[in-house]
Amino acid sequence: MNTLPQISDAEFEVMNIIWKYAPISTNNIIERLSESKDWSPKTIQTMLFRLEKKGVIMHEKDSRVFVYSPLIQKQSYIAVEGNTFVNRFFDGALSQMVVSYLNQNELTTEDINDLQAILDKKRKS
Amino acid sequence: MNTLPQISDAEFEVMNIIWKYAPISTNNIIERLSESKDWSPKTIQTMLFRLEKKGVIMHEKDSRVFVYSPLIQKQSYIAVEGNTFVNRFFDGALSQMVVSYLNQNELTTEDINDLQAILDKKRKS
DNA sequence: TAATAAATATTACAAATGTAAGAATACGGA
DNA sequence: TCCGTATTCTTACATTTGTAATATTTATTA
Repeated sequence: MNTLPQISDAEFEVMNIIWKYAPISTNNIIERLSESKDWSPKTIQTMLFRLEKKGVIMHEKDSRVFVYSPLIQKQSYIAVEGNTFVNRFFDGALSQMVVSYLNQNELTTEDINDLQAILDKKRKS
Repeated sequence: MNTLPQISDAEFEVMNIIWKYAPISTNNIIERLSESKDWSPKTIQTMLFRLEKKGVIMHEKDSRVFVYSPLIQKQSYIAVEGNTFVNRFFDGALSQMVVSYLNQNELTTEDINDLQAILDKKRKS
């Protein structure tokens, strides 16, 4: 069962920053998001409040500034969400997903080696 | 660019049925969805209307019954959506996704062989 | 300590989504 | 042909999401 709260697309972008740089202040989040997104700081703050209300992040105060950290780890999230995604879109056909991904993306040598390692391991088990 | 219309989660479940069984009548869709979902027929009909309005499905009339077919193929959809998903959740780290998937799922021998074939091919290119 | 400026907290509102109910319509059988 | 019923069409409404603006609080500095 998926007991994780729902995180919307936009919220997820915020989560990605927090996962990557936590503990991180509001302003830092805004700064980093502004590199890729055209969101008003107010908008980003709204998402921070909502994420906290949903219980996926928390804040501490550093003088008057809020410093955020995740309460759920990205790994847990993708383990559940990624899995339901695969099932939803690909009926669990992993190779189909990988093929579709590869059609639009190049694999780095590192990717290839990682995948090979996984395969080798799976073959043995 | 992603020019595909937004399809919500619930709508997607309906699409999966249509992709799988098209051309398929309203009642058939309702019937098949009822196996897995606890949605009122009215709800399902609403989603059919919305999907048609979004231009992703169409219907023909078989006497008084509507028979639906997809206007976009699942492949096109997952090629784009799957890709944004991977980027969103995994920052493009394919192997991370695969690992996370494997942690919760078993690979069939066929999966393994398929993946190996993909890898071999990618290594050459 | 009082003003300023920077942060946070509250409020807003339209669009999309989930979830249908009720109204209208049109086949098919009597 | 007319009626009943199956089907479609219209309308509804609460919640979530995207996107902020405005109000309030609080730390700093003059």
